[in-house]
Amino acid sequence: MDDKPSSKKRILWAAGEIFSDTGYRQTTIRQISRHAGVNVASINYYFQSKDNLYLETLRYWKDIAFQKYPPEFGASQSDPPEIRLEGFIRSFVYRILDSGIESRFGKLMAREFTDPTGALDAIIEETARPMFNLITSIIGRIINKDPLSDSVLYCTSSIVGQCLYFLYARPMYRKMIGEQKTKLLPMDDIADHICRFSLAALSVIRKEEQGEQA
Amino acid sequence: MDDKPSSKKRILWAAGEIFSDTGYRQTTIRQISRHAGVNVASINYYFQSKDNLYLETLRYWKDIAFQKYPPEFGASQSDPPEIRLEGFIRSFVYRILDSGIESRFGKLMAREFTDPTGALDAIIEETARPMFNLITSIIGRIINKDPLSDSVLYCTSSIVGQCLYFLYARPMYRKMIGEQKTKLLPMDDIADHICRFSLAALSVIRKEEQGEQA
DNA sequence: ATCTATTTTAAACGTAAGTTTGAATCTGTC
DNA sequence: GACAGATTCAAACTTACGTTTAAAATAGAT
Repeated sequence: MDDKPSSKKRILWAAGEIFSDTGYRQTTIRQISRHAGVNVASINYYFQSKDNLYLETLRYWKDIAFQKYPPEFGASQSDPPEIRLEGFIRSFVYRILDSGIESRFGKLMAREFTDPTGALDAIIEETARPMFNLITSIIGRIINKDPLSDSVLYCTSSIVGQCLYFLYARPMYRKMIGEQKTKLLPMDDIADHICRFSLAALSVIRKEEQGEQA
Repeated sequence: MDDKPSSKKRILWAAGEIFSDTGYRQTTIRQISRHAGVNVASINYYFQSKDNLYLETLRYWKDIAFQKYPPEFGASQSDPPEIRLEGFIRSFVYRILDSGIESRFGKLMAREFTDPTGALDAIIEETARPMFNLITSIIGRIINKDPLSDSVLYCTSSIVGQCLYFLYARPMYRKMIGEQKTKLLPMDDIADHICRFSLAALSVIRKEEQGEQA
């Protein structure tokens, strides 16, 4: 009795996999329906439109991602900001690079970054805004500057940019390094590196900026 | 006598603008033909297919980009690696963020990164490979490691990731900061920041790794 | 068992895309 | 000025997509 999941759920799973692999525009609802083992019309029956299916898919997989990888990876407000930054980076990287289903939301959001669908300002706002506020406040603490200052803004971009890049670069990386090294960089090592690289930079910048102010 | 440029050239200009703005898949040849003031069929007449037009467009705009921004922004092999890295970063950033036509190739390549068309392994190879070899050799010098070592690879990703991100993040950035600050971050400041951030990190990493080896 | 509401299905619809066609127009040459 | 080749054009062709339709199948309740 392996109670097959409901059609609606099967669609959400197929959509999660295919949307996150190939992006909103390149996936067709026929692909999804085939993969889910349902009729094409079922998708419109349950989700009205492709747009709406995409939105519901994002909502569905967001919870799964954040359940496994909370915003600061276990750290909390009472920890020193360097530890919190490390938690942020680790969760962010894992949420994108995890080889399991937990990275589906991260991959969807990463695509939304470089190629926005626009159809879902709502969930972007719900998700990206709090992350942005969190990371700027942590970095503000570390370099001792206002979270909205340009310095903090630049450093935020440097750090988030690194995290996303390790996902974006994968196809190119495969081409550059060649097939012999088939194994991908392990995500723990990637997170370690980004933490090390960024904390080194931040500590130098903190000193420099304090020198300026004195 | 304002000698209107040839149809072929007008198509390449329209294609450069529209492809780099909206990407290969989202632009239609009807858009391009309208913008170039030629008939739709002309595009197939001169370029056989959309695929091929895209390829020719990349080739055409590549020269323009590299003419203005050479690989090391004026620096050369005889300069210290820190200066060369700064040159690399500056050219890379300007080639992507320039507000004029010189950024068209950079924008096309940036898209190719996150959403490869695959139709042009050739030009990727021609362009990305030499850049990759250049940047890894420079960073190898700076942290005193083999250009193919993991350490160098990680640092390369960190730096290239930062550069690309300032382009990718623009739509999101606009949403986060809001419309009031309509002015984009100036690309000189961005390049300055990435250099400072990265050189700070690299110098710390160099020390650490040398400590390990001792 | 029958009736009703829900779900599933095959087929068709409408639109937009890349491409092709074949005639019309333009350009240069003898 | 007539011819040949190159270029331009409106229109049609083909394919793929998201969506809709209306009938068939299923499930649940009385």
